[in-house]
Amino acid sequence: MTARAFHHGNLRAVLLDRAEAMLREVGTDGISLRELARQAGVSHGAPRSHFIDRQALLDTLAERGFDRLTDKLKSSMAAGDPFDATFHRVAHAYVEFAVQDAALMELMFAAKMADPPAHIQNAAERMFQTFDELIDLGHSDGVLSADAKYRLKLLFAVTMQGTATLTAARRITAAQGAALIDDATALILRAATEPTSRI
Amino acid sequence: MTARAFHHGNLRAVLLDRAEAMLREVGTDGISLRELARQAGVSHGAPRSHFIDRQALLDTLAERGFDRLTDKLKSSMAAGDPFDATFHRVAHAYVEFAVQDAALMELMFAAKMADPPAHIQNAAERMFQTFDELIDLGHSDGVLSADAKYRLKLLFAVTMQGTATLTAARRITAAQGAALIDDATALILRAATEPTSRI
DNA sequence: ACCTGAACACCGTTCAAGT
DNA sequence: ACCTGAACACCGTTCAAGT
Repeated sequence: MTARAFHHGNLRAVLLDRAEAMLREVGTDGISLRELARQAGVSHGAPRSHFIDRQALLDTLAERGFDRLTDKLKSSMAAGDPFDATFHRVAHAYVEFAVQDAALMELMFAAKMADPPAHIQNAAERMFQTFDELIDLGHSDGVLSADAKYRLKLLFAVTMQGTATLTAARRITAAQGAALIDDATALILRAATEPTSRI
Repeated sequence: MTARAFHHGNLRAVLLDRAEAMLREVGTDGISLRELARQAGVSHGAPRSHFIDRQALLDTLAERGFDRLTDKLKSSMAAGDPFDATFHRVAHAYVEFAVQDAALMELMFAAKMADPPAHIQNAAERMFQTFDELIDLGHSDGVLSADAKYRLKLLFAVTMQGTATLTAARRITAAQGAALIDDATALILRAATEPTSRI
């Protein structure tokens, strides 16, 4: 199989894999379509056959990021541990992902000028649905209203997202972030499970 | 005063103001030194006299962002309202800033590859110190330990940061973000003020 | 001290042409 | 259907030269 044949039909996948690596190594600004083409051994115009422009490639990276995070969160929920243990583990998994792939996380939660493409929105939606599944693990008995579950989910989401951002921006260390997640999850769980729930 | 004389001595300020506007209009990627020079009526090499490179200008924008946010938060704390009202108001002010200047906020909390410059770190530190002042408004009587205050501050910080990110990324609406801030601040305040504090 | 303008290397994007 | 390669416009950065 020659190098030419290797890229017959899977250049798209090669470009995405190399782009993910490049994202980790030099950040979003360092991603160049021409450099990507060079590394894949094709001409600089070749990527155009798979991505209409640079932003389309970045959008696809974001979509894949959401899918990978979804998988990671679902794995963290698989075990049959007590609810609060699962709750903690999912939160730590989320922050771990966000810190390890900080540049990717920025793409996933970028404040775009225009509306985000539907395929990213859908991937993000699937990720957020894992939070619903998580909450149902501990509250599927009808104690919490749908509204309460939704608010609980948002509290959970913003805590992890904020911790991830402050850790990636080096405002706090990973250890402080982990301790913070423990504090926050304990607080949220207490609010959700105590007799006179305020949530 | 001719256009030539106008830029004598304040090109730096003009560039920064135009860059801030450009940031809001077209985002970070849309900021071009050459376009900035064009708008300021100087040659494309002129910005070099004030910013060593493009990143240095973006760093300065981030620093100014922290300073402006610090001012806004301090203004929100000025009034002599009950503590919980002040707490809420500061939180809403933070998220309001973050949503209005979402692109700037990304610059301020960017996950850089290298270590952030000291002048940004210092500006960020001053901003976070307003949280200490805020907490001392309600807990300067020695009830909370220094460690508890620190953890309270982090809980507060990540809640706002996460809400800001999810709102800017259009995962939730501004109204949902505001309701979320109310939920979270109530939860945090309760944890900080109840007799058997868990914080 | 600050600004000009040519020069250089590198981009993203387009598109007719090849296979 | 996918890739090539020339062409175009636009960058960031450098630097000798001006004032």
